[in-house]
Amino acid sequence: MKSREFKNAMYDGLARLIKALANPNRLEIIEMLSQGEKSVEGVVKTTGLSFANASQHLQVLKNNNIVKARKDGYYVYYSLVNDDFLALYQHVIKYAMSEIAELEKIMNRQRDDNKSNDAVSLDDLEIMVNGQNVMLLDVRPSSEYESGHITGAMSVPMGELMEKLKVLPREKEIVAYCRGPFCVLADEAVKILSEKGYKIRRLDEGYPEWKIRQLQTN
Amino acid sequence: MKSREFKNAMYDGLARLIKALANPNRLEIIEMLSQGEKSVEGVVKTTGLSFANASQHLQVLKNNNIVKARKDGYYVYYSLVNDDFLALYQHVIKYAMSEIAELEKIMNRQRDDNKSNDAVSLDDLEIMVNGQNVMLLDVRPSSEYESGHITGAMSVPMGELMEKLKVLPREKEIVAYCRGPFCVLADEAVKILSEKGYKIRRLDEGYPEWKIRQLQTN
DNA sequence: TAAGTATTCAATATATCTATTGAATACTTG
DNA sequence: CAAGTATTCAATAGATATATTGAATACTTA
Repeated sequence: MKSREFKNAMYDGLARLIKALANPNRLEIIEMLSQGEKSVEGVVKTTGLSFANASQHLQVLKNNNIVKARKDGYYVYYSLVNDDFLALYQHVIKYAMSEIAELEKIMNRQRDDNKSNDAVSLDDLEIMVNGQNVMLLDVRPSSEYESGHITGAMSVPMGELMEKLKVLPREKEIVAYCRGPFCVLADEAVKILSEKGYKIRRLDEGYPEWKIRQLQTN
Repeated sequence: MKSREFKNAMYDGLARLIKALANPNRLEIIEMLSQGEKSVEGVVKTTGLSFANASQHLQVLKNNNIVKARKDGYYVYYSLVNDDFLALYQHVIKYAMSEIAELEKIMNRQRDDNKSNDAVSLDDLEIMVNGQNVMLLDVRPSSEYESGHITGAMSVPMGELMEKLKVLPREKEIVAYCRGPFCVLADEAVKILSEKGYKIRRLDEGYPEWKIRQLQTN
């Protein structure tokens, strides 16, 4: 194989992988799947895509070894192929958030609107948990909590937040988290609870980031 | 801003960045620029693109904050915007090389052809250099050597390899390196020198990978 | 200031990507 | 085995990306 042929083959292959990521809907799907496996129906519900379209996007991700499929009963369950990919994805997000001014601006506006600007980092959280005086709130749907959550967190899906007010402590600091930096569930929880006088902040990132961090520190 | 609007804005912005990377020619340009700044003419020479096309691709990279431009005399010099991007790029390459079977296959074929399969990792290199019994050969063009090279390396651009045979030691192990895992200059050097009886292997990666490694360990 | 330089622009044809539509498929379950 | 299910397929129109062509631009230098 000539030098140019080799280079072309390598760059073409690499570009094909990156192209599979270069679409906003597929990025959202990846965020969904990083919470645990989901059926096509599950993806459709949270993204608002049509079934055919969601299926097509999942196909693209599967053909590029980013997700894998498993059939059980009526449903086909998709999940990320491994944690190395998740770590890569998070690296991309982190770079984008720190280097693209426009993204930072949009994010800040969102957090201002929800008074959730004073976010807790994963470093902060570790210190706070050691000091015991904190309650961790997982506000994702319970299925996502069940397929994995931050150690010690309590599951209070957004839909059940109002019913469970009594359980929440007024003296402790509460930290709410959800799917990641782009997930707004924690923002909404902060808005609601802080208006009711609770001491609450959101986690800057989400469960998948915590999970990768655990893997990398052990 | 509504939840869906916010998500769309974030994923659109993120996808725009990734799209800028999702093209084989732009990936090759990025590899070029990770050796140091280059004029458009420099990029054209090594990629074989037309001037207009190279300029367009550089424009895309510039508009997405991946490269920056500087004018000096007749020439416009482009370079990567910072080392964080380079680290990200290498993370992507590393993931692709380990997870995409097809890429691994093409790479192995290339290295088999050049008898350069027994490559030295950066870890290996560190150990070998400590033991002193190794000569490091930078086979990139001298301009790239001058804008940065691995500590202790000797510059022998491919074009000058035959003239400088006498300088190379026969008793020491020689390790040749170039631009990165996709660069074939080191493969060619290994082929030529090993046929002449030198003890030579290639570095698995290249100068940019060494550079990022230095930054991260200090 | 005029000639000469590297680079960029603008227009365009072709190729690729995307969402939509309306089936078709592969299962499961009774 | 038939009815019912989630998912996938195939075709298509519209949007976006790409390489090519032939200037135009912004400089430099003599």
